Amino acid sequence: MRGIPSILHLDLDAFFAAVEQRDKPSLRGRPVVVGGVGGRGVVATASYEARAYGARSAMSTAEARRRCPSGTAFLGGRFAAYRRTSDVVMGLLREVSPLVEPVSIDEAYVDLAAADGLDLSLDGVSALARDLKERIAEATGGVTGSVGIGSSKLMAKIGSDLQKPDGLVVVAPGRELEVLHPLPVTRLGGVGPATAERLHQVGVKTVGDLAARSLTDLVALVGRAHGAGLHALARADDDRAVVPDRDVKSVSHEETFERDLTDVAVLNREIDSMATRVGERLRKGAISGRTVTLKLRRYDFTTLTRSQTLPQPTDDSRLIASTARRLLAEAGTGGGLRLLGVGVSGLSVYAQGDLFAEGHVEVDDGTGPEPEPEAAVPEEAPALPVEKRWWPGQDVRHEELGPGWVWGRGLGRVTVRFEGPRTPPGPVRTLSADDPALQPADPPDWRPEG
DNA sequence: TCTGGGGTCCTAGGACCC
DNA sequence: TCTGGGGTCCTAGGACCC
Repeated sequence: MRGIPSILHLDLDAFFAAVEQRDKPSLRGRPVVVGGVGGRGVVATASYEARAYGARSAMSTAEARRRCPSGTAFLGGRFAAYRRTSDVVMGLLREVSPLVEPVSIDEAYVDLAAADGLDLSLDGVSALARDLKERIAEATGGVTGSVGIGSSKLMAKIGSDLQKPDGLVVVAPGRELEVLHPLPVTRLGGVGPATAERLHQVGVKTVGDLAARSLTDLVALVGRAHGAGLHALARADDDRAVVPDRDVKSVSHEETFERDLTDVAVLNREIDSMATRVGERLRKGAISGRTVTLKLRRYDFTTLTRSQTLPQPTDDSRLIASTARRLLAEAGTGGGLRLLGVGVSGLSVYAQGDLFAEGHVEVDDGTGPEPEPEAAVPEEAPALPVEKRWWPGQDVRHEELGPGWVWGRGLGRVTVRFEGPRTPPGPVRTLSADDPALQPADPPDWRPEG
């Protein structure tokens, strides 16, 4: 938690429906529901007009149809249009500060302290937010957003939620607990139905109730990490950084069928088409992964996953498909399947062939000159903790490593992102094993001694 | 014709290694 | 017939988020 209100959270209001209403004037002022329109579809976004009738995100579309009057528009969604509009908004946020973390297509955090020359007084950030909201509406043709500003991600997010839609709330530093404690615990990120039920059973209804519980109690109730997280959030103790460009951890595609499928030949064709899409996305992102996961949802909605880790990372659709087919054969299709999914995880930057790279590379914060390829290799690399060593296939950031020389070894190529904690994303350089910037080296064996 | 799709993080047990 | 203590990797499942 900072002493100044320097983190901003933006949440676009009923985003998909708002884009539809912008593009089709006949929909303005009318209930609009965007989501799956098939028999098994669910609502992604309901416009505020549709919410008045009880339509909600994640509700089955069939239920939303029951609740909403005739004249309600049920739309399948135009994701390219939403993406374009989102890009415009994210661009406006990056004009405010270089440090922007998109959370999803319609949500982002901005670290105002990373920008030069902003007035971070209460009045200053309020004016900044009003101006930002105006520019968003103007640039998007009328899409509105709710803004929260506070001393942490937690308070910014809470703030953006307080006055939806088209809201603006600045939580003054020092008044966090006044705002937080009366709220229901379910307003905290990480408190879903299961956690809420457990908390309610021990009499915890508000964030204030939560704050009265000991760390030991909470850990016993919901587990170590979750318990510690809730204990901190209830005290407005939140130091989470605004992180641009989070690395992708998995790529998957899944599909719910209009009718349950049992025919293995048909299911294998579905696997092939999903594996094709997953492979395409991996190759497009220049990444590959070692673990193939098949997800199945049976006729009775029981869901299970089966996975296999390959000896080498792959982005090959056929290998992904054949692995997933084998997992399906082992799991069986008894009773029929309503959903299949294919995913790849354990991702690394594109590993191609047997290229073997072992060496070290200089990492700087992107503010100085490009490193000299022929720069002399220091005799001794500074000792770094084991977990700070990188190897080809990892994304290396200055903020994770600190400046200086670091060791790496392994397969594939090395991506070095010249980026500092307080500097905008710098250029990304991908070094192959024979790049002069990557000198041969003899890293110490970091396997723990027995 | 209840219950999407794309993700993230955590937990827990067993295998395996030194 | 005593039998440790960490680590990491793999697999499976669950909770949660938008």
